[in-house]
Amino acid sequence: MNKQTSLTDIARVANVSVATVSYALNNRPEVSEKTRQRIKEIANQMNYHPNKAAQGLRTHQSRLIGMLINTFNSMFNGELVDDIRETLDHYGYSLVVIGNSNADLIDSQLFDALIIFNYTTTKSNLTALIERTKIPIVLMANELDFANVDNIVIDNQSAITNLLKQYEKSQHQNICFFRGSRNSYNSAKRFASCRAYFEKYHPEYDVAAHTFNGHLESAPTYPIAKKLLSEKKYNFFFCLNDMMAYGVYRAASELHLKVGVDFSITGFDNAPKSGEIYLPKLTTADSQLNTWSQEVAKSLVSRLEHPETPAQKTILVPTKIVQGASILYK
Amino acid sequence: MNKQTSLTDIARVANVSVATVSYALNNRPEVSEKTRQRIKEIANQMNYHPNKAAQGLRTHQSRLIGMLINTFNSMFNGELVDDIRETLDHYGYSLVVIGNSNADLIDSQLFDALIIFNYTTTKSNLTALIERTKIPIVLMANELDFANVDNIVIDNQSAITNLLKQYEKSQHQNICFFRGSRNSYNSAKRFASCRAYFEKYHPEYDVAAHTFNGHLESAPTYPIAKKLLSEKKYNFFFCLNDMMAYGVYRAASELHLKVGVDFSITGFDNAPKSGEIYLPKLTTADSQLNTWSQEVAKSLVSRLEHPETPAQKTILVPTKIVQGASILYK
DNA sequence: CTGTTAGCGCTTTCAA
DNA sequence: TTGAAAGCGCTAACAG
Repeated sequence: MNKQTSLTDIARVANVSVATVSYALNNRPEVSEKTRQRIKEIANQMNYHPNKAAQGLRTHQSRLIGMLINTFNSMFNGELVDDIRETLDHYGYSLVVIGNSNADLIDSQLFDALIIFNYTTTKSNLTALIERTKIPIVLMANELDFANVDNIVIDNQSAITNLLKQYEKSQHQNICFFRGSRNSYNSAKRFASCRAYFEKYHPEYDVAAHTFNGHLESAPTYPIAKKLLSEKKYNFFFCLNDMMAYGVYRAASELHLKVGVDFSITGFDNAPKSGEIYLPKLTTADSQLNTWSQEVAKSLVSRLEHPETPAQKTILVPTKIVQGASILYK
Repeated sequence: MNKQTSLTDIARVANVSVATVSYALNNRPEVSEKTRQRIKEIANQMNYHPNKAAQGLRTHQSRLIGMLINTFNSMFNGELVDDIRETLDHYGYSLVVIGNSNADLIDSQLFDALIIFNYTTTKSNLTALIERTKIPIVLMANELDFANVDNIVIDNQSAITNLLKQYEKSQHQNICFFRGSRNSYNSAKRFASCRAYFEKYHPEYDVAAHTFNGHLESAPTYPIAKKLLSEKKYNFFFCLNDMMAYGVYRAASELHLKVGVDFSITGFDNAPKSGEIYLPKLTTADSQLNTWSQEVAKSLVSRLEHPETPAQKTILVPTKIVQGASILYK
């Protein structure tokens, strides 16, 4: 491993001072155009690349944005991450993704800002992390009230309301709900919205009594759905995410029941490739990825460049109902 | 953003020199046990965390391992990444994942070693990157011959041979192949193995003439499969990955043809959750994730800790055939 | 327009 | 057992 070329090396070769080299390469006005060109040339030839550690140490900023995720398995939506990465890139920041268990990296002052993508975690875990971290943070699946935190989250409530409008329109009466763990922000929000809706419009219907925990996955949902479907107790399956809806689809297929004919079902998320997998197409709520990623990136960048701007607290990302053929309108 | 506590801060409070603090916190023998305890106590109270940039600048190592991936969408196998992360963690290294487009980070001497997970890229791109990087590198889906590079890849050839044994056993005759782009290392390797096999055992069968490009995805495979299935020209669909097999499943379902009854099909990868999605279960080749991640992590760590050890060049990760019910044995 | 120099936070040699 | 000091590569204030 022979050493990388440093500013000093270039200065020596170019017969100028390190300051001049630094000025030249950073496109600063202090240096003449001629010198700049000459130095850039030399730097290129010597295959120079600035040392990020040194830059960071000196300037107290790395232009690195850390994204924290639960597990790499949980990265259900790479497209969203790609979008954020691209936007940040455009503003001169690099996105690096790390697992929850490497959260100590955050304490080592490696990142200028943080995106927390975890959607399953306890509030106290998160709080502890945030309290000792002073850099700008965006939470994408949580709502916490700290001076340095923006919450940019799906507008679960309006989505649920719109989904439930479909339910009303379909004139079903026997609805059941599939939710996930209480530690999932989205699942909790969505469920709360369901309860609030029924509280208001159908107070006689005890939502909790007709709710099952599918753990946000298809596998645990499947056996429950199979039992419920064969009992014919419910004819509307309201799933708080698409994966659980898939578990119901599978149960139905094995029981030779037709989705959208023998019973109705909705999902949430509009999971990528769902169009290919759900037959017939699932009616679900799509979180507008583009809007979401833009908001996240812009929020971080603006707070990085204008530290005086206060955090905007909570921003709700709109959703759109994607009409499938999974509901039977009587 | 009030400043983080530094070694100097601690030294001042503890009334010792920075050197002593550094010794104490790094568990070095130069300092008395009593002082160490006292300093650790203080560091804790002051919520001290070492500055990685400074450490890196001084020691010329970051204990950061970079993983390069195409796009975050392409992260088909988070489990593998999680496994690698965990093993590296155990050895005191942190894994950080970055997108292809941020490859410049690599030049900034941020990482001690590199894992390149891209499975679709041109060789020249990769070569350029590797040639200017002197740190240890592991390629997980490519084979390149450089002093600092280990290739730790799926044993595609033996897997294909085993899969084709199933074909022989099934006594089918009309086989067609679905492959991906030539830029995909795995697809290319697998296809070459198919050709070599037929060259040897069925030289009369023109593999190339019965091969279709499904781009490794189900969507583009689906219409081709639908056409082929309705023409009834082939009764064995040999897919070079599971996603394409899914496209065939879907086409079959729409044509009311039964997988494993009306025709046979195999995949490759044993994609996670495939058990839930493929009905009936797909016969496919499983790359042993555990072995793979262990090999990757260990290779890097050993070369990091014992730089004199030469790279092992190519290591083939064994696969195992997973028997589904997607083949009709006549 | 260019150079000198201090210093970011840390590790490590050398001296005490 | 502890401290003083140099220096990693870079930026930026200041002097010329």
